[in-house]
Amino acid sequence: MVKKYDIVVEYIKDGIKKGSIKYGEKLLPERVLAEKLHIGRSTVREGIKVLEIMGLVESRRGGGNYITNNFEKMLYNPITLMFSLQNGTYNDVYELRKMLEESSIELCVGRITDEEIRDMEEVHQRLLESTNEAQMSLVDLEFHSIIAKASKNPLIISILNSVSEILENSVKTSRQRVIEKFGKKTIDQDHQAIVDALKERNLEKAKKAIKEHFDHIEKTIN
Amino acid sequence: MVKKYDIVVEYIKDGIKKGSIKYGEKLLPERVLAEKLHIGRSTVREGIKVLEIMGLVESRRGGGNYITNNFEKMLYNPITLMFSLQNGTYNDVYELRKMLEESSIELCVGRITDEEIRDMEEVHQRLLESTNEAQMSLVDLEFHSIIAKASKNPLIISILNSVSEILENSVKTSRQRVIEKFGKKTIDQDHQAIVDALKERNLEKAKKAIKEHFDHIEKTIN
DNA sequence: ACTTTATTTTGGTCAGACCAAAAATGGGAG
DNA sequence: CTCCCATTTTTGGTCTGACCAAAATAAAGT
Repeated sequence: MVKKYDIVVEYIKDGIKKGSIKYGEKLLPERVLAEKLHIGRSTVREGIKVLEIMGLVESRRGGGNYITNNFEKMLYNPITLMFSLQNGTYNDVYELRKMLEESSIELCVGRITDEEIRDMEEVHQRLLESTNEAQMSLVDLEFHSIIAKASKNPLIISILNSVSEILENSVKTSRQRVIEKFGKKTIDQDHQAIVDALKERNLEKAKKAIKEHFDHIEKTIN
Repeated sequence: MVKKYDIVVEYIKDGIKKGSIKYGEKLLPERVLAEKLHIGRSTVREGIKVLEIMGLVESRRGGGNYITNNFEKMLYNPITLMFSLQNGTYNDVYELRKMLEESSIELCVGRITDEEIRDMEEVHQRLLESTNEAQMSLVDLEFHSIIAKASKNPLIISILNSVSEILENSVKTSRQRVIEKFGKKTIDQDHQAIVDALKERNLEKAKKAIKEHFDHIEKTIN
């Protein structure tokens, strides 16, 4: 059955596609939109709700509805939901992250920019120098986030970011375990190897480096 | 800000987690739910809308709201939306599919059941014997869907299925191109190699087989 | 017992109202 | 004139009650 709120959804999606509605822009007020599209305000709200869930609209009470392109949220919510409903385990998420990261490193080698390499080095440096282990896991995540970004594939970036957020605590403890078992030096060396390989744009070296990194993580689990 | 419809969302999610609400079951009518949760019907509807978008609830006019676990839809919608808004290209989706499939074959080797191998052989046989090329691309998709399923990772299965659906037309034409350039025999041999490798549970062989399959596809693009 | 026809239930949509947060306005102090 | 604060207006959030249409259920007729 054709639902009436699709009028709103299509109206907005079309507007974005055609360029008449730009990201960050304020949408027409619900009451105005209702009149313009010849539908009730509640129907307009349903349509906007759909877009909000998808991460395409942000509602501010009293402030209006705004177009955003929150692609993170777009994938984060469903993945989290699947996870929270016990149909996925931490291991499932970890597997996905590992395979995406191991694969995306291949894309990175050919696509990473000099600036991104500088970013990686800067983050890496912070990891080397810091003593506050509590905050380091977040920086560690940042390191991996740059790898995702360097793949230049928006889908992969979004999925990896969502997955990382779910695994945030898990990453924290696994980093801790690697440090306990192998020492902080091991993680630092792993990261160094990844940076070096990407710097040289050396595919085989990069693949090997990231594989070893994951190996270290997994060895602490068994 | 805490939105009121979260009451409904949490109520349902909790019910599922605790087992008091089972998949396929009918939800309480909106009017009843409103009274029970001490909120207005419109708010109940907003909450149910959220769950519907996520693919957790299915509404039937006059029939009631039902709990489903449509995890496909859960990922398919956002991925499709990202794609349709031009922030993703076909190539992005293809890259994701390729890397997930190449990686998941590694999981398959250790997890595929004898029954799934039989399924693959059966589908493969259909591909061998058929002459109606028009329908073969669908069977081809089915072949790859079994690989995803055999990974036993629900996240990967969902993502791959969503991605396949988006690429459906693309798969059709790429299959056609491979046939034109290399002959149908090549595809059949590729599939045969994959089946054989999985049958032997031979990791290296399986990885090589799937890589070659993708190589053939990509060679028709250049 | 079965089919057909009313009746009831239930989601879909609309309209109007009120609340609360945010934004726009206006007026006064410096 | 500028800046700050109180006031008003705009705008999303929620509630209530109403009506429609599809589906499910009950009733009636054969």
